[in-house]
Amino acid sequence: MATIKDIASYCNVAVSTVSRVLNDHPDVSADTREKVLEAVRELRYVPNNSARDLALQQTDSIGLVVRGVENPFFMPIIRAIEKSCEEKGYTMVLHQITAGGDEVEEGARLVTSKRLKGLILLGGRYDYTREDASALGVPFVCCTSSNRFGDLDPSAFSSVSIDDAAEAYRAVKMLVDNGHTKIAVLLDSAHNRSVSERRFRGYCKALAEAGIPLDEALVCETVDFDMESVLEIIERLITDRSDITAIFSVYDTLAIAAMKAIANVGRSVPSDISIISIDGIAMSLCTTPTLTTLVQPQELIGEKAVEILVDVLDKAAPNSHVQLETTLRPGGTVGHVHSGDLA
Amino acid sequence: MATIKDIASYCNVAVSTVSRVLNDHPDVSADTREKVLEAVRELRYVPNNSARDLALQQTDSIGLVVRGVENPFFMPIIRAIEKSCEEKGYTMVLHQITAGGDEVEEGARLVTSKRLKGLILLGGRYDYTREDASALGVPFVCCTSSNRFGDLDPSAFSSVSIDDAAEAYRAVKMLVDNGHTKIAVLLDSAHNRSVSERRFRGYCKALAEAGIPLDEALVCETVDFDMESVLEIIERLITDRSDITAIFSVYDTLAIAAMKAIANVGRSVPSDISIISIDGIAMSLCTTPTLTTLVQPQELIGEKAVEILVDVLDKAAPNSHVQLETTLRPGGTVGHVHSGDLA
DNA sequence: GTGAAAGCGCTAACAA
DNA sequence: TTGTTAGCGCTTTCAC
Repeated sequence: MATIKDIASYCNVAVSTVSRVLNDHPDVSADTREKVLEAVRELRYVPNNSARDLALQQTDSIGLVVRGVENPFFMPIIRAIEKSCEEKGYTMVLHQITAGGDEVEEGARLVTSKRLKGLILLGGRYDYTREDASALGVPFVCCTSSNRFGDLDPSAFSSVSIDDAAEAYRAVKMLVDNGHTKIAVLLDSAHNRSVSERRFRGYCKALAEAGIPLDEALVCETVDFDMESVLEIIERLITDRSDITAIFSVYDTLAIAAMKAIANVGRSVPSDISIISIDGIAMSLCTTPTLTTLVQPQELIGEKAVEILVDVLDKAAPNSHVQLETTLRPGGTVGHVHSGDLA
Repeated sequence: MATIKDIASYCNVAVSTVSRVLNDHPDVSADTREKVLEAVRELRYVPNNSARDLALQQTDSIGLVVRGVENPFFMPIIRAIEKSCEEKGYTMVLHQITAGGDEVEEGARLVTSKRLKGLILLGGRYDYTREDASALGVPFVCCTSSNRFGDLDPSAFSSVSIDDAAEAYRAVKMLVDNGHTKIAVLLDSAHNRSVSERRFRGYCKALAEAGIPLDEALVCETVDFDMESVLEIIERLITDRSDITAIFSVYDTLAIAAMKAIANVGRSVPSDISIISIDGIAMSLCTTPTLTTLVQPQELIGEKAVEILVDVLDKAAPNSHVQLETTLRPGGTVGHVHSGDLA
C-alpha cells in the first residue's frame, strides 16, 4: 500500500511537498502539483487516516447517538446523515442507546474513546444543562430536538427540528375543526422532557383554545414502544372511554398501533374514531385507511444536521438552530363527528 | 489528555511496560501491573486509537455494508451488530448502499479508505465470485445471505442466514395445505441472485410438489420498494387475476403493502385472499388481521455475524456458516379455501 | 516554492 | 521482568 513517502520519491520531491498538495495548501507550483497528483493516481495512493489523525491530534469522525431503535422514523434520517458525512469527508460513528441510557454520558464517553470531532444527537431529551454541554466537550447538534427545556445557552449548540408544539397544535386543531371534542392523546410520556412532552403541550394548547377542558383520563402513556403492551394499553383506553371520537398520536408508530387496537376491539377508523399523527414513516402509507399525518422532511433533517455541524467544525461557524416544516398528508383517518354527537 | 508516557513517568516505569499491561501481555509482575492500572484510573487515561492503529498497521473497525435502507427488517440486526462490536472492542462503520450500488466494489473501497479489518455484508447479492472475495481483501461475513449462487469457496467467507428456500417452501406449503392452488408470489425480483430468488425457488418447489403448475402471471415483481408503485403493481395483479386466493410475499414489507392494496380494491384478508410471508418485522404485528409470517431471529443474526467475524479476526478461526431457524407466528392472514372453490 | 526534521501516541523487537 | 528504541504515515514549523 503506497504511502506519502512512495509518492515523494516517485516524484523526486519531499514528503512535505506531497502533503501540501494533498491538503490543498497554496505555495506549490502548478508543475509539481500536477506531478504529484499524477503519481497519486498512478500508485493508487490512499491516505492513512490513522496517521493523519495522529498528527492532527483528532479524527475525521462524527458520532451519531440515537435513542430509540424502535422508531422506523429515524432510519431515513440516519441514512441521510451517513451520506452527508461521507460527502464531506467525515466518518459517521453510530451508537445506539437504550431507553434507559443517558445520551450525554454515553456521548461523552464516545467522544473521548473514539476521539470524535463532533456529535449529532438523534431523538434525545430536550433538557440539556450547561454541565451536559461541557461534558460533551465537542460541538453538537440536536437532531429532531430543539432542546429548550434546559438552561442551555442556544449559542452553545445547534439543532434541527420541527416546531413540535406548533405542529401538534396544528394536528389537534384539525380534529377540533372536524367537530371532535373527546380527543385522546397517545404518547410514550407526557413528562419525558422530550418530543412527546413538546407535542403534548401543543395538544393542550389546541384544546384550551377550543375551550375543551383537559381530561387526564384521555392522556394515554405507553411508557415504551413494546408492541404487545402498547396495544393492550390502547385497547383499554378505548374500551374504558367509549366517548372518545378522536386520537392524536404524537408518533406514527403509535398511531399505527392504535389503528390495530381499534380494530381489535371491533371499532373502525374514521367512522368511530379519527386518528391523526406526526412523522410520516413509510409504513403509514399502508394502513387502511391511509394514516392522516404531518410528514417530516426526514432526509432534509439529516442533511441539515451534518451541514451545520461540519460548518461549525471546519469553518468555525457559529451554532445555529433550524426549524423545518411538516407537510400534511391528508390520508383518510380523520372524519367529521356526526352532528347528533355534537354537544 | 493523558498519554501512555504520562502513566509511565507517573509510575516510574517504561512506556513499553505500560503498553504491556494495557495489552494484557504476560511477563509483567503483579506489582507493576497493579501500579499501572492504578495510574490509568488516576490519570483517566484513554488510549489513542489513531496511534494504536498506526503502530499496528490496522484499525479496530469493522465495516457494515447495508443494501436496502427501506427494509425495517434490518434495523434490529444493525443494532445487534453495533452492540456486539462495542462489546468486543470493535467500532462498527456503517455504510449504506443504494439499490443500484455494488456492495463488493463499495466494500472494497471502504476497506482501503477506512482501513477496515473485516466486513459484514447485510442484504446483499448471493453470487459472489472468487474475484469479489479477493477484491474485498479482508475476512467478511454475509449476513442474511448464504451466498451460494457464485463460485465462491465456502471456506473463503462466513455467513449467517436462514435457509431461504426451505423457509419459503414451508410458508407456501402452509397455503397449499389450506387448500390454495392459485398462489401468487410477491417479490422484488425473481432473478436478482439474492434473497428473493432463493425464496422464489422455495415457492416453486412447494408448487411443484403439490402438482400445481407455475403460472408466470402470478409471479409479481415490484422491482423496488417505493410504496406508491408497489401498491399499484399489486392492485393490478389482484384486479387482473381475481382467481388468486393466496399470496406468498417474500418480505413482510411487501406483505403489508399487499394488505393495503387488497383493501384498496375492496377485497379482504383472509376471506378473499390469504397472505403469508417471511421476516417478522415489528410493524407486521399491527396489520389487521395480524400478519402470518415466519419470524427471523433478528438479534441473533446480528450477534452471530459479529461473533464469527471477530473469531476469524482475533483467533484466526476458520470461516463458518450458520443457518438459523424461523418461528411461525400464526397471525390471522391465512384461511382455508371454501370447499366450493376447490378444483 | 521546496526540503529537512521533529513529533503525534503507541507497539514490538531487542537488550539488559 | 523491564527498559531502550526504532518506526508506523502524516503534518507542520523552520530553514533555505
